[in-house]
Amino acid sequence: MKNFKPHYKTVKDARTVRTRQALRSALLQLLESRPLADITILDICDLAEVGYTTYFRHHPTKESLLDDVAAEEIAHLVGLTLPLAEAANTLTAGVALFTYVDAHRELWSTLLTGGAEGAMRNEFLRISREIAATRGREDHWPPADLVTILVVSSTIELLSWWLRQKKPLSIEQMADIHERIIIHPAIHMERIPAPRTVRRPQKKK
Amino acid sequence: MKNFKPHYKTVKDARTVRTRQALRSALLQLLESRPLADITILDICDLAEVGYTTYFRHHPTKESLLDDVAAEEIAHLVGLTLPLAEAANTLTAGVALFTYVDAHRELWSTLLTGGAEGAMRNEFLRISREIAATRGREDHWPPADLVTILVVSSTIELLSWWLRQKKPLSIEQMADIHERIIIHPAIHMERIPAPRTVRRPQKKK
Amino acid sequence: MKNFKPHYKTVKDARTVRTRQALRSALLQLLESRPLADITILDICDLAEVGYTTYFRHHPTKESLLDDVAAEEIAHLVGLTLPLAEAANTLTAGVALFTYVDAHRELWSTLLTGGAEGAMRNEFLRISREIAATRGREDHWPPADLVTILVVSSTIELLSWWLRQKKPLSIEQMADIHERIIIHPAIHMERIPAPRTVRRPQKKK
Amino acid sequence: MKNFKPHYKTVKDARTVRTRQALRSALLQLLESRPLADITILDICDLAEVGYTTYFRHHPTKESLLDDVAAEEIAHLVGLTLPLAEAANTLTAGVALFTYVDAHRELWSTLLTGGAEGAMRNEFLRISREIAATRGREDHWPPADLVTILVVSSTIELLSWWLRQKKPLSIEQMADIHERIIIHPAIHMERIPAPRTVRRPQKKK
DNA sequence: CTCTAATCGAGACGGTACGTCGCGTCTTACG
DNA sequence: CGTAAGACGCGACGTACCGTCTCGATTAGAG
Repeated sequence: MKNFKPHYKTVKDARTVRTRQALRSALLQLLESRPLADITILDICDLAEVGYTTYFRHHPTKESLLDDVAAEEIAHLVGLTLPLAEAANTLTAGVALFTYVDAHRELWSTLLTGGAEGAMRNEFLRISREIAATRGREDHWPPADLVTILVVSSTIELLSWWLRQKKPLSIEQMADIHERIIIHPAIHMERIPAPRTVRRPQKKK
Repeated sequence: MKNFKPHYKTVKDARTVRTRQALRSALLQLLESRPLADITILDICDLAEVGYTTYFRHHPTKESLLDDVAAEEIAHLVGLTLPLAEAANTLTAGVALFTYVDAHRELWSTLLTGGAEGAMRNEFLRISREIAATRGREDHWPPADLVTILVVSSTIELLSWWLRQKKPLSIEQMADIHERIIIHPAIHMERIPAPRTVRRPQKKK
Repeated sequence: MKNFKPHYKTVKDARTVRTRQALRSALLQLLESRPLADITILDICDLAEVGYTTYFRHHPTKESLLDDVAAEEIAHLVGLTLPLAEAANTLTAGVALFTYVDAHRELWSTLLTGGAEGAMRNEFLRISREIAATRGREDHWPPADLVTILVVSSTIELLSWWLRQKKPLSIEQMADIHERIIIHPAIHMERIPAPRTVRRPQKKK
Repeated sequence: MKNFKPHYKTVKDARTVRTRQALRSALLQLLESRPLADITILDICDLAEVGYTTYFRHHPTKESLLDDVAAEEIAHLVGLTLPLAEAANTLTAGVALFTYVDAHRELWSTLLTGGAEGAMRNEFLRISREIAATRGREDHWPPADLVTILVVSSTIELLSWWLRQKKPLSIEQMADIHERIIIHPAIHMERIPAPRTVRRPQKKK
């Protein structure tokens, strides 16, 4: 697509709102049946009862719509779990996370195992970095952005695995694993002094 | 593609070998400039100086060739690092891993940050599971396959991050991080008793 | 377009008149730069500073506006030249015709060489037939409608050719050619008896 | 269409020949039922049993195919009538012309009244000019190219009219009209000295 | 060393999906 | 409370790439 214009001066036009919502719903519904790559823009339009041309008036690509969906769903999730994480107890936040995902198991199965993982991860990372950026900015070891990436990626993998299970573990079990294998090591690494050999710059290149 | 015949009676025919190698090299070279999605089968053929038709005599899809490449490179890597991991000292194995990747920084940058990560991760997981399956198969906590997934995914993310850095950390630093934040928690989780509330089956569904 | 309402109760509303005139002018101006097929209704509206929706309140299609323009211009031309033709001297009428077109060379170049020839010819023929229908209606040989078509078409071709020339002939030369090669043969044919073999009906079909 | 390549090194490939012929036939057949503007490239492909994409491997536009058809049919016609016109007797050539058209009445009705007149006229003019260019090149009066245009246009109009009639005149009648009203005046004009006022260059512009 | 079978190159083709353009309708925000 | 901006549906267009297919030309490797 060339010169895509974000479109629509007024995002308040009822028709615009309706169309965008219809597209999001349609994509989500289709993702339940097959991966993104096997979904046609036309499929989405047909299901959403939106004209094919109109699709492009809102999104330049298929991925763009997926990002839209991802952003919306992640915003919901973050809105619920972040306050708890801020509060104090990471374990409580973990429980909240798994509880929320469990309550929308269908949706998140779709999002994390339906070929949309990439978009979800990127959106998660984007938001996580935004949040992390507001925190204290001292020198971390290991580097803060690395820790963010590892925590987020691992958490997504963990969720993904959970949702794939036929007989999934309980929320408490998951929160426990999450805490022990992901959160705890990450947090404590930050307090452990770097090995003696560190900060020596990379030799080659 | 229907009825794809993997390829050729004799895999030893000199022409066959030459063609396959040319395709692999061409793909790798192209991956240095742009992601897989932006590479055409025709691009590969042109660069490899292989007929378009011939491509399909070797690979049913673009992904198939990528898997081929991935498998080959991963086999190299595993061949080098696995023996060490078997031996005893995980830290030594880690150093070997990062040393190897560092020695082929170009190649692995391409493979892990050039839009081919998905294929690489899948191939890594496939091989890891094969290896894990040969080990003792008692009841692990957390589940062994989950641990495998988390370790492999995190390691790939870690490598990925390392390769993206303009001023990368030293091999020792990376091996240290890898050991502390990925390997150690995973191994020790296996020895920590599950929380008291566990094994209560998931309520819904 | 369904149920197109020609336009507006009052054709006298000042706004209506202004809009229609603006559209005509805009189309004429655009025709100077490119053929009709390459002109968009939106182009016309933008130039005329008329709302896109409004266009359709006046004209159902692009051609409709062109017909409007054509009819208006042809009416001017016919109003000037017809009286002379009625009078007696066809040569005088011819001079009048070429004089008029020469005086509006820009306009008629646009109309006859700008991809609008079809519409112009049709409108010309329509009017010519109306006029011819008021004349005596004896049996002509060759058939009167055929003569009308040939005279009108040839005249338009002649004008078209004239307007395309970089160094056009003089008005008198054109009138002379017109008279000799188009008007005179047509008129005199009407008085020449049909060949002996005529009126034998067509064999096949 | 951008950078359209005339395609196909070898115009001898059996498939190429078959496809091109199928397209021509399909267009002709469709033109019998509706004007060119109402025919879709897809319509043509469906009827010709040719892939939509393949169409564009042969023709950049719908008009291109029409030109192809026109050129072929006109070549047939010219091949038959030209020798006679060369010989001597223009009337004989006229009879040949009308005889040929009458023998392929369906086809020529389609070509001349099916919205394809423009293309036919252009192709006719192109060929006529080529032929005229081989003739003696003295100064004609009126200009030779003008005479060519008028003769060709009028002839096409005459044919067009003939083909539209429910009870068409006989071939001899048509040849007679053609001779008297088109050919004879054109030929004799060429021998008549220009009016005294001529050759005075156009005043304005 | 030859002959025979397999591989290769060229490229026409059908097909699916993509984006784009322009038309004509219809809703709705805004004055 | 009407009207003009503009969102929309639609049909067609032209493109890109895929995967299939035929047809020769070439080349390897087995006898």
